[in-house]
Amino acid sequence: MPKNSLSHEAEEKILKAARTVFIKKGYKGATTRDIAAEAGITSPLLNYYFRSKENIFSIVYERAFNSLYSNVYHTILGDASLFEKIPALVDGLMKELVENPDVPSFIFNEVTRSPEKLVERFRSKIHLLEAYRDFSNSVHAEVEKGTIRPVRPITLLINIQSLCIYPFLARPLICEISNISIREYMKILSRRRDEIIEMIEKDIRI
Amino acid sequence: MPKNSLSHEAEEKILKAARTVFIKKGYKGATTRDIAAEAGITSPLLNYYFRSKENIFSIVYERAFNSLYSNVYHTILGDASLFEKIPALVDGLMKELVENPDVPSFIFNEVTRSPEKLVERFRSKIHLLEAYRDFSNSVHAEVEKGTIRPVRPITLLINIQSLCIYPFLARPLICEISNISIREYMKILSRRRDEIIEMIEKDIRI
DNA sequence: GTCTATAGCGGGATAGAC
DNA sequence: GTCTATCCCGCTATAGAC
Repeated sequence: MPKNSLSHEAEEKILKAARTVFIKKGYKGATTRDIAAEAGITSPLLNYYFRSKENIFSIVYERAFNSLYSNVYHTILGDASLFEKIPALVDGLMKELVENPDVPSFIFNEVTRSPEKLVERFRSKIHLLEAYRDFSNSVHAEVEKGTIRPVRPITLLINIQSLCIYPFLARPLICEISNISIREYMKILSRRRDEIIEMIEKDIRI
Repeated sequence: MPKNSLSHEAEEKILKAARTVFIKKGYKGATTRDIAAEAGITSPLLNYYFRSKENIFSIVYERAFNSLYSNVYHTILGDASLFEKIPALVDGLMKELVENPDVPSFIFNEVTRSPEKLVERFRSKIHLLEAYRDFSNSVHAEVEKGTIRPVRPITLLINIQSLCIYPFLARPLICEISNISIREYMKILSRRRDEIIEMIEKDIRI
């Protein structure tokens, strides 16, 4: 892979096109010809820069994954109070999701198709485990103080993620079922941040 | 497509195998050879019975969709009280999901890949719109009675679905991040029914 | 009905000219 | 670096024997 800055530009152009196509069609559904066309080049250039479709995919996937997880979950690292961490997490997630509404669907798809790959990827992402541990500690601290009812940290985390991420995963389905335009739907979602925080806190506060 | 009962058995054997393979690999990832092998036959037989891969997929998809939607959403049809409909809906969803944990991922994937097909499918599924309308009415009734705060029915429905369905979509990811075994994770999920109902009601009750 | 053999096409990757 | 031409494999679907 060439390293000077002009090559770098070309690589990024390809990666951007690849991202678009992979997100729309998935790994199997996307062809190298699709990607080349989207980037305005011919397909041998893809191999010149990245050697294989799989290599391009790995980079695109890794970046998408980091945007949704690594860049968001650092908000629950450290020993801040649970009632600071919850709004920070919801905020980070919702901002990311409104900007990239199709990323979760992409990530979840590919994880389901080949979970093995995910396992490898996590070997180098230990800080997600740390984030989970720190979050657990913040939960236990509040339970001991008696400010919240006893609750499994994992359950709380699942609830937050559910309320934030699911509406983006289900967007095509929900819009169709309830006859809501995508525009109107996104408006509902952008108002969701505060509703989710309230709902979560109402659920756990004593 | 032959219609006598022996043929019917053969067709069902193929459809069952196809379901397994399509759910695991998706439409593009699954090959007709995979399906044939899973069914213990050779691939020309698939074409003999169903003429094409696409036809087999349509049937499998339609059934999966109905199991998760049509068979569940009838619980919110009619003019029962909202406080009967919520537990009925959560119950129906969770039972279906525990039995078929991989179905939502399959459905959402394929909807994302080709939303056009969904639109056609819905033309014949008007009762989902009726279900939504009846659910809305039950919500408005409680708001007028003053038993719940004003809430958009669609938001309420999204929250319920989020809390029920997301954990199944995210299972591979969550298990990895939090170092929980699949076994233990499913145990947490099976206890979720009551937690979800409580959380939803706490959120809306005045 | 069920098989073997194969047609026919589409996609990833490479050769080699420029 | 970027292209055209092409190799070659794997997939869906069909032909045709049994």
